[in-house]
Amino acid sequence: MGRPPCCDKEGVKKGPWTPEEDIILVSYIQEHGPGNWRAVPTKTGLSRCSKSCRLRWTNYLRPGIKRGNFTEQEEKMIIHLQDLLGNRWAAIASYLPQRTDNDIKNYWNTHLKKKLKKLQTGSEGNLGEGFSTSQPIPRGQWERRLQTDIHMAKRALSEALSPEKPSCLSVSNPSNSSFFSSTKQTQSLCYASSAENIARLLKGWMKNPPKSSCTNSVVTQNSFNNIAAGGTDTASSEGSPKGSSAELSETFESLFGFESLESSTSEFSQSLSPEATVLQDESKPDIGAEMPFSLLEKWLLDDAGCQEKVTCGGDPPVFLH
DNA sequence: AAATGGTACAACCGCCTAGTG
DNA sequence: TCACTAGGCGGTTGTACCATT
Repeated sequence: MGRPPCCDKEGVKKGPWTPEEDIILVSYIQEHGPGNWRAVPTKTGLSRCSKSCRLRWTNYLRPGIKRGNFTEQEEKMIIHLQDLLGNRWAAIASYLPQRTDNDIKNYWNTHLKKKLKKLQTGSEGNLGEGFSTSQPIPRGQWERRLQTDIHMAKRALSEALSPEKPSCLSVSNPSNSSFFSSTKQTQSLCYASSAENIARLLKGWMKNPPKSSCTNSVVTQNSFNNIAAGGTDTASSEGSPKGSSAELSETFESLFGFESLESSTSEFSQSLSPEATVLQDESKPDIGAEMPFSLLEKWLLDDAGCQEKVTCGGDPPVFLH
């Protein structure tokens, strides 16, 4: 017999991920590491398909991911690799460790394809120095370069894995397979990096909060409760805790000591609840550098402990107990 | 200012392969 | 060996945003 089904299609949430969901996912992976995606939705209480969780992690939450603004060098690299490998985006992405296959694919489809088409029809020939489409670099040459790349990557990996040089290679090279098998300290750094990804997302979130954010945060509140209690309850869609997105963002910012978040986020600090303010004071010292998610866990547990106090702008809070 | 069309990107869908019982 | 699933991958879609009319 095979394994049980991945996830029942009913009750699975679709669409954009909320920062709260991201936090839940990252905190879970911080504890258990990536993999066993099938267990993630049940263990976290996320109403997401395991595939969706994996995709979210690999494409957006994983540490070391660079987003937007492809450099000219990256562009050239993608074009040449696409010429060499075809639409094997995962393979291409392996040469651009900071980029995801999805990102590269999107960039190709939206930018580069048109660019190349334009150049081909316009018979201009060049996109810039060393960047020709009408006269692509000979395959042999590229294969040699690829082999050199592989050799360098291997060397970097062996250096990084040697005990004399304990370093969080994974931050600069998330594709490293030893990513989650390193020390706890290393993990902390990695997840701090992951938290930066979330910080960026939160920033965008606060600029453009979706209309459904209240509902989403409700799910999260319950999910947090589940995590704090170590339970496996499924998330409920009832209840409506107030403004948790903003408060959550602020709390998260304070937890990790994000400096990347700009002043736009500071306005939320004034609306912090007493609990959150206390938390902020507690967590300010040496946060971000070490064990940021331990603090998160503490916060989650505290949150579970004081949840009875939570009110929701007139609506009675609903808790899963 | 409103309508329309184009663009960019996040997420989903479906297929394939390797692994498991 | 077979049946079945998880995970990975590439293609496609949905939608928010932006520019133009």
